Amino acid sequence: MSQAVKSRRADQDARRTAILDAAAEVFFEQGYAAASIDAVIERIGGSKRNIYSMFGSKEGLFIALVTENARRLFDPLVNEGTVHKDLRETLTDFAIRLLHLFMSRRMAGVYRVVVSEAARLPDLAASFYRNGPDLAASWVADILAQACARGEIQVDDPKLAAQRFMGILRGNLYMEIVLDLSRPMDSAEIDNTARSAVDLFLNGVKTKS
Amino acid sequence: MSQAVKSRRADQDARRTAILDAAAEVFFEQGYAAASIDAVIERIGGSKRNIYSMFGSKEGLFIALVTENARRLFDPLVNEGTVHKDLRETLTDFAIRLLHLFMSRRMAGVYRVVVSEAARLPDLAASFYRNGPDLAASWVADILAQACARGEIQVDDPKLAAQRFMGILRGNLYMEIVLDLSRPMDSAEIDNTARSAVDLFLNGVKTKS
DNA sequence: ATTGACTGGTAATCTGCGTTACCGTATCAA
DNA sequence: TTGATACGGTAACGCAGATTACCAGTCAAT
Repeated sequence: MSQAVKSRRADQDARRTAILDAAAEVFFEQGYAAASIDAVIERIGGSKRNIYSMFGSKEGLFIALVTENARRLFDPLVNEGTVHKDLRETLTDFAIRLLHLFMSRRMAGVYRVVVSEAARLPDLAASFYRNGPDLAASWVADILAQACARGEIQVDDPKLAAQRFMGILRGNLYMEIVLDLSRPMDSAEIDNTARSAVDLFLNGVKTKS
Repeated sequence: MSQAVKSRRADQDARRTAILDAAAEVFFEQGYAAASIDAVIERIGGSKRNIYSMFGSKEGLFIALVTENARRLFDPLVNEGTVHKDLRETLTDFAIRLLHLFMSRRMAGVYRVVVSEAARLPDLAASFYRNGPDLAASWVADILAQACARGEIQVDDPKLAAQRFMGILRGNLYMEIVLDLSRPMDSAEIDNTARSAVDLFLNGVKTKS
């Protein structure tokens, strides 16, 4: 019996992730309002009934979609952030991973829909920001505060400095990606960009000597 | 007769700007898809017929709306950019004006709808970017290239440096504004932010001495 | 003053889509 | 095996909103 129950639950989970995958394609491609439940169902077969019993409504599906994708995208960034002995190395490492994240199609998709629905779903926007970019900035701010305490750099406000570091990394390129005007960088370009961005930042905050 | 024609044209123009103003409220508030022509008309009275004869379609109205707003927003930024003798002063000046722009409700509104419709209207997204952020970056890049030629700073790629300068200015704050999570900065905060951002950037690119 | 063209308003049309009602079928306990 | 329960599918419902047809008032020129 537990066998049967288990396999049924497994089916449910598989179905759920299939729906979310299909929904990602549709919603991230076309935006919330233009996306239709029918379009989601077309990609995986089955019935709309299914979506409504699992997610309650179009909005419910959307919120689940954004929440899970945001978590999956940002979790590794912060949790797998390794702190090296050398500040430059730590920041470069982070920069590379942040740029990879920003260059991913999935990230651009999530960002686009969160932006466009922010007015209607403020809680979703807030949770995206706090569990994503803001969390990452806090992680960097910690690193910077420690380096500051060691006298390696001089920053008045570590959080602000961290946000500016992330700003250097994004530059205008992230806007180009979000607007779909530019091909994402490949790994080699990301490495170079990360390195020179860290150079600029560390020069900027270095203690005078 | 030319008198009469003129006043009729003036009426047309007044009507047109009234429509665009009302459309700005509706579209920037609710997004393209959720916005309705009816909602636009409700704010100024009159008839939908009006909008269709002037703009052809909902999409035509939207494109006119975005184009005109983008132009109005970015034109002063670049055209009134004054180049002082001192690089720091020039950049600080620019920074203050860019931050004021980014803090404006109107700018956030335009950016939100451009992002959310970028996939469906790629030309609109491209023209927004090229006549806006990219143009501004080019202006800064020029300034930087000149300073570099004078030996005041050391940058390999002035355009990239300019984009990074703009990135420092935005930090994460612009995302907070776009997601409606944060109150825009007031003038005093903008001044301070601009100054410390310019400090960071100029330290970062200063020629070693 | 009259005619003719045009601007603007009301109200219908038509489509697309979120949501739900209803029905067949498969699963599981007894 | 059988009855009950719940799941999935089909097809309809209802609504919202873009677009348009048609009508009335208005202004200019003769």
